[in-house]
Amino acid sequence: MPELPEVETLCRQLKQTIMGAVIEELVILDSKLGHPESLAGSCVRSVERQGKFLLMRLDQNHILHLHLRMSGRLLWQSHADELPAHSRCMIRFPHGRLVCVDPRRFATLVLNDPKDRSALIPDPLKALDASILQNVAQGRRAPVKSFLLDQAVVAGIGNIYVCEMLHLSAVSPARKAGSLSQAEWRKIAKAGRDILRKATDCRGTSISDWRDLYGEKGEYQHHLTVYGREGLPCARCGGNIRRIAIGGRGTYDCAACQS
DNA sequence: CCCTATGTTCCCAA
DNA sequence: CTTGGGAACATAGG
Repeated sequence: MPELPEVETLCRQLKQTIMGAVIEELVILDSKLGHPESLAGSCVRSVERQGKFLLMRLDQNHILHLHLRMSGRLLWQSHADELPAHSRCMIRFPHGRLVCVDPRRFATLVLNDPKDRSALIPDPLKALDASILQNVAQGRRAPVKSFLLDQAVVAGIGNIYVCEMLHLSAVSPARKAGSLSQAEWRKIAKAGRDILRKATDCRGTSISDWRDLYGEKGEYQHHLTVYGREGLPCARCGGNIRRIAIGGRGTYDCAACQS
């Protein structure tokens, strides 16, 4: 269930592994994933991330847009090992193959996806500006947590990191987005930049099933301060971390020091 | 059987 | 037209 740091990790590893390589064959194993065609013989010119989308730029200005959604994973196999259960597509290269594994079947693979607007949205690893957030939040009554999860506002933040960001900036996830002060938006923007950069350096958060391109766990789960830590003491104030529901999603905060 | 899951999209009401 | 809330999508695991 990858968020920005996990997708960025895959992006960096894909650059090392398939940039400049020619696709020999694309095999769709589950047509629900998508149905891109005529990619054989095409060279991977570059790999980029925008929000939670992975973009593989091919010859003739074609771009493959991959979104892993809830349970999608990418795996590199340099030998002809068995395909794992729930493999949804396989892209074969001369030196190995790229497999998309996705038990819940929400992932999407689209050629030249016109619905991917993410390139127009601020990406926190490139720039997360407090004044932009504050302006867009003007008049919004949704909880700030839901606001930050809105991919039309900021691209790439998901449920783990939004909880961590709001805890580090000491803002309650239930606050109305339009009610935050300039100082609070500054703290959130800085927390977002710092946490997402560090989580990327850690190659993501392996709470349950996240693995990188080579099947390795990330390390950021050792740095989480609230997510999944219900009942444990807050490292900042000693308060009790709780789990509540906001927007129907599990939300972790410290009621004592997040206001 | 129940509930939960790191994401998005659709529908409906305000 | 915009906003926000909830259900839906499909599947596995506790």
